[in-house]
Amino acid sequence: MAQQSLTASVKDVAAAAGVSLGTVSNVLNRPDRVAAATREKVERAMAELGFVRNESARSLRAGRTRTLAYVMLDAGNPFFTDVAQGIEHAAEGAELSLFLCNSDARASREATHLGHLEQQRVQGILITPVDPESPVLDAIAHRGTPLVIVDRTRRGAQFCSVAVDDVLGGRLAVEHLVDRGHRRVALVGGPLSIGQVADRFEGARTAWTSAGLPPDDLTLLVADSLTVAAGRSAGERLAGIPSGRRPTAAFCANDLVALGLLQHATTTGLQVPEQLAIVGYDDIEFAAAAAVPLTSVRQPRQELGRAAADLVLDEAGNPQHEHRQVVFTPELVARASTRG
Amino acid sequence: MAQQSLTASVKDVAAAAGVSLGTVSNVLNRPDRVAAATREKVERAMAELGFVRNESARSLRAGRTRTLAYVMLDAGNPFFTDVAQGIEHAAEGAELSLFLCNSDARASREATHLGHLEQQRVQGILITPVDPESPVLDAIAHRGTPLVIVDRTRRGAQFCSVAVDDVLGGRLAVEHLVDRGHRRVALVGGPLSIGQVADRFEGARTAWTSAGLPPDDLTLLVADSLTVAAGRSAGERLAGIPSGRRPTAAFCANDLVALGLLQHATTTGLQVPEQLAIVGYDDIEFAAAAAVPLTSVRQPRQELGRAAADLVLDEAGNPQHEHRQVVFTPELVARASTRG
DNA sequence: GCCTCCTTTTGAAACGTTTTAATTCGACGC
DNA sequence: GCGTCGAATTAAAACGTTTCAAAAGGAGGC
Repeated sequence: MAQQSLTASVKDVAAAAGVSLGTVSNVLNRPDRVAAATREKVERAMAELGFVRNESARSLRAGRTRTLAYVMLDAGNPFFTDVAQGIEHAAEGAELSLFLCNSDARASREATHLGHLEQQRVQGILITPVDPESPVLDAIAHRGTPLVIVDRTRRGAQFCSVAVDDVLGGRLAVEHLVDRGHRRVALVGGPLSIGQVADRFEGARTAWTSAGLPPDDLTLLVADSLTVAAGRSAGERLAGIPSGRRPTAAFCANDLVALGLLQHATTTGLQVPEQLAIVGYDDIEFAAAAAVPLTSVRQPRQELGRAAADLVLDEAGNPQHEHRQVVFTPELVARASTRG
Repeated sequence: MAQQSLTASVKDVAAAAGVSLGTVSNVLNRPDRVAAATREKVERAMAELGFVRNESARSLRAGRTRTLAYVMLDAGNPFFTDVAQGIEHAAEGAELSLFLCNSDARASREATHLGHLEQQRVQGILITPVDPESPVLDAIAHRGTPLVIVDRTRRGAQFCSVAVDDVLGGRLAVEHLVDRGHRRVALVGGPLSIGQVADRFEGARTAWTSAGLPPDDLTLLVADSLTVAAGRSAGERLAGIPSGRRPTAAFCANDLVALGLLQHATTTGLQVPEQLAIVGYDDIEFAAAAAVPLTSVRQPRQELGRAAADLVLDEAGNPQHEHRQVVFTPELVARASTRG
C-alpha cells in the first residue's frame, strides 16, 4: 500500500492499471458501464497511488463548481452561526460544499470575499450584506451568479431574499410587556440606520399606540451598536432617570444589548424583573443561559438558512426560477426576565 | 457598458480587443510588459464583457489553489470563531481565501470535509479535530497536503500543532482560588476523555497538592459535555452537598459550563462569589458580560489562529520546513465571580 | 463462416488559464 | 541599406478531468 506524496492523476492510474484514461474516468463516474474485473483493477491502482480527484480540473470541465458560499455579517454572533448551520444542512443534502466567509461588517472585506467567490464560480452566494442596497450585489447578479439576501430585505425584486418579519417581532415584544402591566417602556438599540432596528421599533410603537398608551411614555434610548457594551451604557442612562419616571421595562433590539443591560442592572442592584423587565431579540443560546433567563423574540434561524439555500439552488438549477421574498414569522419566548 | 450574463473568457476578451489571447493574459499578470495603448484597449474590453477570471482554470494550470481551510470543531462556540478570525487575518495577509468548515464534533462530517478539501487541493488545512489521533489525518499529510492541528496536541512529530498549556491553565485557576482562601474546591467538567479537560484538571490537582492541601477536599464533578446545560446540572449536584462540606469555589473546564453553574446558583439564591466562587476557562466574550462577570483563564485565541496559519504556510512554501509544536501560555483574568 | 447486436474499451477534443519560445516590427548604429 | 537589438506581441503547449463518437470484442443466429 505504498502511497505517493506527489499527487497522481487519472493518467497515472490508467498507466498503472494498464487501461485507457477514459476507462478510469468511467470507473469514477459510471461504474456500471465497466466490467467488474477491470473496475477492480483500476480501484486497486487508485488505492496504491493514493489518487485524489482534482476538483479544479473537474469543475473547469464541468463549467461549474460543487460549492455554495455564505458571507456572514458577523461570525462572532451566534445568530449567524446558527443560520450557517441551516445552510450547511441544505448544502449537505445537495452534495455541495459550503464555503463560509466573514465580512465582519466591513464593506471592503465583503467586496474582497465576493470577488473571490465570483472567480471561484461558486454555484450560488448567500449573503447577509453590510448594505443591502450596495450596487456590488447587483453587479454580481447581473453577471449571472445566483445570489440570495439573508436576514435583510431590499426594495424591488432583483434578488431572492429570506427574512423575518421584524415589525411583527417588535409588536410581539411590546404587546407582551403591555400585557404584563408595564406603562413606561424603553426601546434600546441602534443605530437606527440598520433596517432591522428601525423595523423592530416601528412594530413596538404600533403595539404601544394600538393599546391606547401615550407616546411620551415610550422612551427611545439609541445605542451606537448592537453589542453587550452598548447595553451596559444604555443601563447607565436608564439608571439616571428619576425612579418615578423611569421605564419599568426595556425592549432591546437584540440579545447582546439585552445581556449588557441585564448585567448593568444586576451589578447596580436593580432587580430584574421586579424593577426592570427586559425583552431581547434573536433568542440566542446565551439568552436562555443568562443569570436571569431572558425573554426574547425568537427567529427561526436554521430554517432561515435552509430556505435561503433552497432558493439559491432553485435559481441555479431551475430555468424558470422567479425571485421570491420569503418572510418568516417570529415568536415570543417568555422567560424569567419579564415574569413579574 | 453592456454586460454579458454568460461569462466571458480570455479568448472572448482577446477577440473583442483585437489582440491575441496571450496579450490579455499579460495584461492580467504582467501589465508592465504590454504597451499602454494595448493595455487600455484590453481593459476596456474586459469591462464591457464583464470578464471574471476563472479560478478553476487558473489553479489547474498553476497546480495549486490560493486557498486555506480551517475545519472548526464547533462553530457555535465563540472560542473557535475567534481562532478563525486570527487565521483569517493571516490568510488575508498572504492573499489567500479562507474556507471555513464546521465538523460540529462529528467524525463523519469531519471526514467529508477533509475529503472535499483534499480534492480542492487547498494549500493547507488547519483543523481542530474530533480525535487528534485519527489515521485520517495521517493519510492526508502523507499524500502531501500540509496540515496543522489547532488547540489539540498529538504524540509524535507527525504534524505541526498549536495549542495552549492546559496544565498550566488549570494550575493558575486553582492557585488563584487557594490564594483567595478557598479550602474546599470543586472541579466541574467532562468528559475526562477530552485531552483538554484532563490536562486542566491535572494542573488543578498539582496546584492543590503543592499548596499542601488534602486531596479529599478537591471534589471532582464530572459532566458529560462542556455545555451550559451540563453546568446547570452540576449546580444541582453541588447544591445537594450539605453546606458544611460543600465546596466554596468551583473551577469549570470551560466558560459555558461556568455560565450554567452561575445561572443555577443565581436562580437558587446562592450568592456568587460570597457563597460560591467560580472560575471558567476560555474567557469568551460572554464571560465578561455575564451577570456576575466571570473570572476565567484566557487563551490567546487570535494568536493561536495566526500562529497556526503561519505554520501551515511555512510547510506549504518552505522546502526545509520542520514540524513544530507551538505552545502558548494562558493567563488568568480575575473578575467579580471570585472577588470575595 | 458471416452478419448483427450488445457490451466494453478507447482516443480525441474540450474546458480557460498561464507560460515559454518564437515571431514581428520598428529603431538604431554602422 | 544592411544587420542587430529590444520591445511588444503571438502561437502553441500544458494542467487533469469528462464526454462523445468510434472501435474492438464477443456472443449468438442463420
